[in-house]
Amino acid sequence: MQYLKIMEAINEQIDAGLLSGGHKLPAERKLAESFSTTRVTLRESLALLEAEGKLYREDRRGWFVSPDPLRYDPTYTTDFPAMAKAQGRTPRSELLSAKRVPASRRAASLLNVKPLTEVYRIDRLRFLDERPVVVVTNFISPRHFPDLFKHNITDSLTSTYREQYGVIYSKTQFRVRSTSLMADTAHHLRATSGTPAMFVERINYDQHGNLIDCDLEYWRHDAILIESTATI
Amino acid sequence: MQYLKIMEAINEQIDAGLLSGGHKLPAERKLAESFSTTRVTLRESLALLEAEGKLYREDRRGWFVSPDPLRYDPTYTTDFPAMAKAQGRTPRSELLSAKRVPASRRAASLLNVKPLTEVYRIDRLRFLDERPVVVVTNFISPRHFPDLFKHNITDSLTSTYREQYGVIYSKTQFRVRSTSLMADTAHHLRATSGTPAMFVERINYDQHGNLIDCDLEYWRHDAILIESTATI
DNA sequence: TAGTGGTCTAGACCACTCA
DNA sequence: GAGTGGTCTAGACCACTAG
Repeated sequence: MQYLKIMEAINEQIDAGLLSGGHKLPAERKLAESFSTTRVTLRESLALLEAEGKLYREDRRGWFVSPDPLRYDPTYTTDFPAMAKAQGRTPRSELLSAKRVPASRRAASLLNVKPLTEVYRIDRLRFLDERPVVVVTNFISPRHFPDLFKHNITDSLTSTYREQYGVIYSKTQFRVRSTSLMADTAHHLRATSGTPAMFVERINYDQHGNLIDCDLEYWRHDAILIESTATI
Repeated sequence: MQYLKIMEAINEQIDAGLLSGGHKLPAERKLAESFSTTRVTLRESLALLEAEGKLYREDRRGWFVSPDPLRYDPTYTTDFPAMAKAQGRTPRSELLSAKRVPASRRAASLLNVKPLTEVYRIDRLRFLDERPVVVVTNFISPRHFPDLFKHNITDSLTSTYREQYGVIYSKTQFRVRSTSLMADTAHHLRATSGTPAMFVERINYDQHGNLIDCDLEYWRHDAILIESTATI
């Protein structure tokens, strides 16, 4: 189990702080040579460190040391930009697409509307310190938000809801599942298909108990730490 | 990207219900042959399905189709046996060890005591339908639970706390992180080092606000779906 | 354009599981 | 004891990134 030894060796260097967040590792062929092994075995070690959340990979760009994860409280509705800044990180968001679509089966079930009802669909890509970390899809009931696309929908829907429509989140249902990235989602995150991911699904209600919208979030799994407190 | 095609082919069979939870796949060499490829490539596909949570592996035993995950509400303090039964599953717990130990740095920090303070440490392995799914370590402040080991500490600490000591959970802090299994933990779960895992850490308080204990849980990542509702 | 990571081949040996 | 999965070797070609 040579790959475990290699893994430990790299791990030690990370823990010792010799390699810090965002640092790029040497080329695979060079690492393989310096550990006297083949690329296949070396990649096994790297994949393990990726699974553990110590390293991440950018497609065809190489291996990097993972920065500290963002602490994320799904019960708390601070928006992404605020949350990131509060933790000393630099957030950025890109709008991938915003359109009105007939609700897919999944979206209809989450929003509790009939399939094919027209809903807003917003896709965004969010960055932490210029690293893409999450792809977010929102399905939104248009009934509560006429002309939503006339406002800022890129940075924080939470803020737009509040400032433009007087709608405030008051209840949220969430699910968290471990999975992997595929196709487009992987590509936006500069990842290859199969990269480990955290999937977070939320359904949000306003102060009157109305179902407002839902999020489907695919996070690079090393970039997020779910953290919350519950009083029973 | 042959491995994606193989992945889809297997995926379809699972979704079509041809292969259901717990079903064992044919030998790797046979699968490789039937897809006209080598074991290395075939294993790449299987690993992807593992990352996605569709398949799991038991060390040297082969590949299996993942059963539905257990829905787990970290804010709700139903004990494991009750939660499993409520979802139509058969739970079982094994005591791996129970001892008094000087608190490790991590344990001391979680329990908010001085390092090396003596605490209880209980390690357990829990099964769903005879599949090992989670290794749980509890660190417990002995102050609140004299002679704890005289009672049932295998099945449900929650019940023992309540019935023997009148202690009821009233607040819980939790963290969820995606990681991988290593060494002993992997072995107990019949997994190899590096298998994807969900790590759940909880700190629990009683009805008077006293810090009671903490859990460190390593779940097979396909066996758990975190699910909760929060009112803000 | 040079070098990199992504993918794939065709083997091999070993320790272990299971019948 | 046969067959399995776990690990490893020593290559190869390609599409892409980075300079």
